[in-house]
Amino acid sequence: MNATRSQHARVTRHDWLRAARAALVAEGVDRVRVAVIADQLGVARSSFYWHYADRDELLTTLVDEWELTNTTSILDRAARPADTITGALLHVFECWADPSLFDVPLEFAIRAWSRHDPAVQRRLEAADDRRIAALTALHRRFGCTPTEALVRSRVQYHSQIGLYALGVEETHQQRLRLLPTYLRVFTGVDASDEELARFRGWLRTVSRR
Amino acid sequence: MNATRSQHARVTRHDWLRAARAALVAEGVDRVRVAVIADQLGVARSSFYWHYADRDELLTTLVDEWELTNTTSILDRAARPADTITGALLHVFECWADPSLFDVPLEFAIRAWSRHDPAVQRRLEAADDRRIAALTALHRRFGCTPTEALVRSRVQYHSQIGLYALGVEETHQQRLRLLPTYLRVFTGVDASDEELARFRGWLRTVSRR
DNA sequence: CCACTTCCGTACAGTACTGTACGGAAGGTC
DNA sequence: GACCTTCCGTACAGTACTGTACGGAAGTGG
Repeated sequence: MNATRSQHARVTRHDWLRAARAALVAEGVDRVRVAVIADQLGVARSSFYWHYADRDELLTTLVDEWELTNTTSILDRAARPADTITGALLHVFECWADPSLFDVPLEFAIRAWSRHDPAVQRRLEAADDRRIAALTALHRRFGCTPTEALVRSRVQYHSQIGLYALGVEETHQQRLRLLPTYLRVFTGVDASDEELARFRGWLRTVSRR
Repeated sequence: MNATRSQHARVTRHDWLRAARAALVAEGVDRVRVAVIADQLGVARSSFYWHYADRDELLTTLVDEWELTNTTSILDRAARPADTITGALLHVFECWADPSLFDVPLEFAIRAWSRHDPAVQRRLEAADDRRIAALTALHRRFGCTPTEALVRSRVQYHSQIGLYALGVEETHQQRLRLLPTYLRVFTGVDASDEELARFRGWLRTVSRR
């Protein structure tokens, strides 16, 4: 009857959340509507109000989910030990290359939402601050001055967010070609061939998944 | 009676557009509603349909307006002659410092909208391409290789868009402090004191407006 | 001052939602 | 197999819009 759930299973709280998340990503908060999702799930609207108090609780849960996933992987990768600044940055680059580490569509759905919702905005700002702080600490470990560490981590993070904001679509191939140049612009020094080779190797394991 | 128009003047097509623009920036496309704007303007909804065929025509006009303004100033500044790469970049920086050259809130309202509207998305992509191309040409004039020119102009443009996307709020004072570092990261070379002094002077004329 | 265009108000018809009340089915438990 | 919890359907009441029909007011030119 319906592709989004098995024939006889009833709809769970998580089913509603998943569908809401898809709607958020595809069409924005304003079009996350319980009436619409109910149709998609093939049940009556009223069933929703058994799982959630109201539409607001559903939306809050969506932000909770995002907060728990996207920021963690960046903080984790930024803290990993490395021999060189370029090697350290390549660890962080894993987030931008692996969708399972950083969910770009969700990130931007939340970001768009935050522009018109003060509560979401506060939570997003907190996440941005933590991410930038982690990157600044990374640069500091390799001897940058405080100012230079701040500017470099900002340029790196902002240009990544900007790249996504523009919705630039690139293959792994294209990215790899520009990677050494990006690293030089971001850090001021060249990455070693060995580091680049290691990253290319890791990237192949991602593509295969 | 109402703050948005004088006592006895009737509402013009442009009044509707201005109010719609304000709503777009403040709350997103989905909340640009003719019923709401009619209330704000203090007239009945039906008056709207004399000026515009329907809500869609209003929205299209909004994009037309944006397209005409924001991109032009970047192309103009990027094409200006300069003695050094840093000087050339400082010309472009005028756009980011002067709200009358580049309307950030409108830019991001359109950008958020484009995520769920293919027609808007196409027009936005075209604008991004023209802007990046102008910056790449700028770098090429100062002897960058094609790849390096592309990466540098991307990093610059994306990090600027990302900065706005994050909604970072800074005073001119703070920006000026970080400016030399930003220029070095973006170009790889240091700006001269004379160039920086000239930019600071220009910035003062903006603040005074 | 009268006709003519321009704009607005009232009223109607329709769509797309939210949240609540309540009865009842489906599935597990003893 | 009676019972109890969990989930769903139908029905109702209300809100917030869109677009249309049509009469009429308010400015405009002769």
